[in-house]
Amino acid sequence: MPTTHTEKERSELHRRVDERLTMDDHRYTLSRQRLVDALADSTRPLTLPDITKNAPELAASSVYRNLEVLERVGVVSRINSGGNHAHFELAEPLISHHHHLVCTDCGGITDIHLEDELEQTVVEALNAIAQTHGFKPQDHNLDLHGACAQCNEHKPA
Amino acid sequence: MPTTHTEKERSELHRRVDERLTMDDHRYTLSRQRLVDALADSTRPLTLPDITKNAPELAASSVYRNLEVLERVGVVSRINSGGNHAHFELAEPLISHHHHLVCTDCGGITDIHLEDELEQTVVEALNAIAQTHGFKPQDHNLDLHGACAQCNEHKPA
DNA sequence: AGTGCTTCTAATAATGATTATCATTCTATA
DNA sequence: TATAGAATGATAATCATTATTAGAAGCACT
Repeated sequence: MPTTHTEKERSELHRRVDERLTMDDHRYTLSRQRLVDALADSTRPLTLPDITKNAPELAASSVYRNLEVLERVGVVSRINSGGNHAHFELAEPLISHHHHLVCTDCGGITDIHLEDELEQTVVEALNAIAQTHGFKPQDHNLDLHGACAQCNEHKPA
Repeated sequence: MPTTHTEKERSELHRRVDERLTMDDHRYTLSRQRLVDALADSTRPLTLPDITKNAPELAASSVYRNLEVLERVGVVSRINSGGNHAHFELAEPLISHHHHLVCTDCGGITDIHLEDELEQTVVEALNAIAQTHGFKPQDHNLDLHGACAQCNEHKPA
């Protein structure tokens, strides 16, 4: 269940990634394309083990380095949810703005979307608060922590 | 500028911490009280270096252990904001619900509060979404990422 | 106050995710 | 096709956090 479904969408994604990398004197190599594909093939943020499991031909050290490069050029964003491994997903200019359901038991993350109107209200409220602190807002994230359906089953209260 | 200002509030805090520790067969030792005081004396979440700087008599290994114990009994909560060090603050039953301004430059964190009405709306929306995923909600966090006033000054765009 | 039992402390070692290193390989372009 | 800059991937290094462990306190009971 890929985030970008059609071939056209996928090649458009690659075009945009290429653009951002090239703009910063980086190359969109095959292993970087594979990495982006791995992230795009998933509906949820992936850990490093997730990525190397899905694409075993990628060396862990290179994946880490490439995630860093891709993060710098705004293609990937990192989520620190508290588990052992950080999670990675495509950054928001490339996929739609969303939030997360974070399972405090298994560490899994699921993407969710807020209604546009509420989202807008929250953003405005945050910006207003930021202003009173001389804080220059860039981004926000809203996570709901709890127990996912799977972990609920395995752990009947 | 402590979170709990008066002596009465502070001793009430200690009483509540003691209660939670005792309930789980733990002792509220002097070093744990010092740790709680360090957290309560700050308006913002602290890293381990922050804590040991404010209370040099506390051994780092003990602070880590005690933070873990206090987290387990619901007195402390950990914030993974992506920097090198995790941040720690008193948990929400002990202080009022709030959110964070996270500086992506220096890693500093500032507490902020949303209007009750908006907060309520957000919580309801999140709970509704959680339900459609079979997700059992516990907590949420809403962070605004950006550049704090200090870092803005040092880095004129 | 003494005994036994459990928890706590804190120095030290171990863990493990992430980053850095570096020799080698690729790639674009002159 | 020569060359200069990037990328790769095996390996080593880093460093926050956790585990270990021997000794020190704390508590309940007599």
